Amino acid sequence: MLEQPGSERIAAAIGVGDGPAGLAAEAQPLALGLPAWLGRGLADLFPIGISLGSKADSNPAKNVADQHLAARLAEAEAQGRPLRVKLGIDPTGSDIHLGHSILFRKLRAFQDAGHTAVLIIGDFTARIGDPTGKSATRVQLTAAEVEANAETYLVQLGLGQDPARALLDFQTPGRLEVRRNSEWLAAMDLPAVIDLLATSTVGQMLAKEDFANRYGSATPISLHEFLYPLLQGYDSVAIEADLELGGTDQKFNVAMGRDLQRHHGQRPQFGLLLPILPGLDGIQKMSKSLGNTVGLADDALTMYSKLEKVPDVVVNDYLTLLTDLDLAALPDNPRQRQQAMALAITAARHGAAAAAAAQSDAGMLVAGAAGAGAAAAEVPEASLAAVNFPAKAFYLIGAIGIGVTSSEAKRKIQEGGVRLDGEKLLDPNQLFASPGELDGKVLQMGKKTFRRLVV
RNA sequence: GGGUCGGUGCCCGAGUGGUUAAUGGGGGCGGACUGUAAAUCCGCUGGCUCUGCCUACGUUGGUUCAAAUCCAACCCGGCCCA
Repeated sequence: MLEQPGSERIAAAIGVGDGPAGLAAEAQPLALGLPAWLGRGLADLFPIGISLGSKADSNPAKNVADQHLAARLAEAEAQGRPLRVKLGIDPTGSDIHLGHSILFRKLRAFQDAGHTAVLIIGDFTARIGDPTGKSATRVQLTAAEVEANAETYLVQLGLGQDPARALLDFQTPGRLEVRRNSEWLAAMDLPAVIDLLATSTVGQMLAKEDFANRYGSATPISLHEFLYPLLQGYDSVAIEADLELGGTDQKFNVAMGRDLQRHHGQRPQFGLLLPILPGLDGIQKMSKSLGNTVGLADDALTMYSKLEKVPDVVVNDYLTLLTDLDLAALPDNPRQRQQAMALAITAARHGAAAAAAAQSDAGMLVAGAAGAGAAAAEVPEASLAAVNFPAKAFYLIGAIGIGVTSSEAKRKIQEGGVRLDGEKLLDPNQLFASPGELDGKVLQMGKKTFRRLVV
């Protein structure tokens, strides 16, 4: 299931299908005939049928509305029956980051278009662990851990918040269904499990890239991992999904959902896949374990600072997937595009005012303009309460709880990467006699970490 | 279950009794440069209030003045056989 966590509000309503915002739809054959809000950023869509109206597609046994999403949308509208759009998340971590949010944004867009988002908390499947993208068997989580994570996720997604600022709309009646898959999976008995297993073959499983790689490289694959795609697929049966959203890495699992629905006599869902968001390094996918994420919970300054230094190659991806800006209308200057992207994404989560403040603070801090800029900027605070004075510089940095060890702090100081109110610290052993002489000053580690020290 | 090979620091991967936190690569981090980008160059990359002390090579014991390196048992994996 969805592995990346994400952030701001959606505003997805780029208008339906007309206007300049239709760029994505025009650019992608996949999105032919689909409204712009839906087509933007699509990586894959299936089934895509044959082009509308072609002879090859005239098989009367095949309902056009089962082959073309546009037709299905029209059918839904005609019948006044909103589509059930499935998105599953495995509560395996506690932070949602921007990588996840691209899927939630799309889900929100469906909500705003009047459809029903069916958010599946994979509380049961999380305990197996999605083998997708994993080179090793995932550690199984306990029920308690999973439940705690699930609660955290819902809050980050906007539970109890104003839909205008939240990622999902939790308030409008009929627009959201939150389901836990333990609801139907936990009670499954062995005959049912066997029936499920019988729908798939070892060959099919080994066709899945991740399994194939692991099998090929002699990395262990536990049998229970084969159950994952089947269980996730079964979720589609349980909720009678019309469409499932997922990252491109979910194609196998989403396709499995279609197979199982057919097996159970249901109309197979459409699969709508979005790209995997590259992380801050610009190369690997955004993932907590790779430490290249922007968390939904990040404060405005942190978020803006991270985003404005994302490598150029991914700026357009971020713009397309995380904002509703019209790329063609943005300045060509790469630096300006980068900043516009950072500002828009930060604003979506924290509001325009906070984003603007973050932008100006980031500028002041980095301007190298020592004291002046640092003093005025809004920077996250770090408490000196746990520090015993007198304190040597390296110990101090390790003791304020910013995830830096004293040894590391020592090195960074020696490398010239630590500043206090803009002034470079030169001696790791520099002694600070009392909290008083540090209170209110801004500590900088490298280019990205800023903390205002407070007593 | 039998045979066999293997488990090293974030990852990969050297190392087979003795200056050593442990070759090399990747990744990451810091610095210079720049657009707070890319590319490039340089440096760092176990922990600790640190001129020193701890903890580290699957686990636990053992041999030895001395082990990641030798022995034993155990745990976990790959492959072959069943």
